[in-house]
Amino acid sequence: MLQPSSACVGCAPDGLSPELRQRVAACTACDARVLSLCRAIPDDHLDRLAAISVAVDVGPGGTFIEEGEPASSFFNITRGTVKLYKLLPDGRRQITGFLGVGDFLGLAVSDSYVFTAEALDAVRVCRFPRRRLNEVLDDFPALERKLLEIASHELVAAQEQMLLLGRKTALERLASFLLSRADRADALGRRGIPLAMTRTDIADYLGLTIETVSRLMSRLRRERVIALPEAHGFAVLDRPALLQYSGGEGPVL
Amino acid sequence: MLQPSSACVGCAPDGLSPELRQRVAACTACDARVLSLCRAIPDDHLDRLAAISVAVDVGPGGTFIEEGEPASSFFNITRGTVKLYKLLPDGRRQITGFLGVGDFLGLAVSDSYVFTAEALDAVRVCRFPRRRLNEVLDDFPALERKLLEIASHELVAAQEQMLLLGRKTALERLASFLLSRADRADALGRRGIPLAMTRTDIADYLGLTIETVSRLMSRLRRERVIALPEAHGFAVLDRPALLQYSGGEGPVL
DNA sequence: CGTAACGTTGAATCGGCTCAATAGATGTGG
DNA sequence: CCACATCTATTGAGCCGATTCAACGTTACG
Repeated sequence: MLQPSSACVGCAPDGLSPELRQRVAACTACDARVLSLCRAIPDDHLDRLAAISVAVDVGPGGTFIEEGEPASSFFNITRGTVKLYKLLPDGRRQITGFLGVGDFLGLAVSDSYVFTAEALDAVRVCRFPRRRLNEVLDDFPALERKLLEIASHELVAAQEQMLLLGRKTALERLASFLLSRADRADALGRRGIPLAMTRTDIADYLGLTIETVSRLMSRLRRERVIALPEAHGFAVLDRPALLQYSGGEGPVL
Repeated sequence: MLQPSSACVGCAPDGLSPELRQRVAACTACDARVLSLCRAIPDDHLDRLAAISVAVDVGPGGTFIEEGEPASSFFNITRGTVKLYKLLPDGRRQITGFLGVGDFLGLAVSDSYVFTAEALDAVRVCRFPRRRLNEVLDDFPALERKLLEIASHELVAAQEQMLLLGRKTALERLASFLLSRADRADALGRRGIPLAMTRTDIADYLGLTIETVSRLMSRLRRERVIALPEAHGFAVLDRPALLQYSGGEGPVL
């Protein structure tokens, strides 16, 4: 937790404190700016967000949201990768998503978080107090629309994942997962595709065991569909085959 | 499809056409009013919504949203029950949710729907053209906030369902499902709990086969955990047992 | 009624899991 | 730099929960 807020919140834009001025600069230069909800706020009002946000660093394995805890903050990821998961009392785990730079977290309805958020690697997040962000939302409807857009996107992804978990075979699940990671990496202009998560994480995301994931990875490598040059990462050798295995793009209409 | 819109959209509230006046009255009296997003709009501006909405009746088995079709409208359910599902090319189906009176549909990000919506029984929906509703949203931020709230709720439910589909056993899935239906019915003040959906629907919702659902229903009846007085419907005899079987309420914190 | 759709029950099969052993990767201190 | 411990990943053998296949009841409805 860095820099607990001590800025003059009610200040006019031209009367910014030095600290706040610095934070606005940080926001302006932020890697996640163009990707995330901050994009929805005009540059000259960025101080409103800067004034209520705090940058927080989280090390690998660190949790910054815990299921059941009071939901006091929203988060925006500006560095690293995060996994979200839910647990059953006996320890069974379901990872509901992996989030990266620009992604937003904390849209809980109740006053408690319904999932845990854990850093996969070195993560930095922007933390917004729930109440304060709501105030900003009142003044910038565009921000609210952006949030709605984000929530809708997540809903679509969640429905796709339900189809995967409920109806796809193990091979189809893994192929779908690898494809989605590959597409994501392509969008970022990569060739070799990094996997920040472990086999256990992949298994808990796909509703499988690590053994099954490992076996199928080996099978796809044996069949020259993918290559596994490094421990954490892969490359797609035969995209059509992967697409075939993935169970396709939904119904042909 | 009833009454294609021919109302004077720009009219002042006091200059309503007879037809629009009638629609506003229908909105005011609507069963879903208190439950749904319309609640977020003040009574004296209800004409804005009434002017752009059209009531549509859908018979059992009728689909009013189809996966892949252009997403031109939002819907609000005012009568009956609806199932949402996604299909794989070979016909495997995953039902992603059941919606009832007051529920809202059509929050698609892309310009195509990503699921199909089918009526389980006699359904009536309020249809809002996407573009027109967005205009109303601009004038009533409270509506937008309501939509965000709805989307957040659905996201929470989707995550819970991912845990169910990815990590729960067949018995746990069925018990969880029956409990959630029971809770929903209790909230509406019922004793015997109706199931508008068939065994096939339940199976496709829980990621199981109809045979497994049927066997487990029989087992729970044999164990006096539930009763099955009618074909479509059940009663909870031993709620603690059902809760036990359901895999519990998440981690004990 | 008759018939078609829905639901139940049984027997056999199989995909993915459990259990177990080994190999590789990563990190630490001598 | 190597020895060692630990964590992660791979591979095999056997098992089990849920599915598949099949037969039979039951319900809804023209």
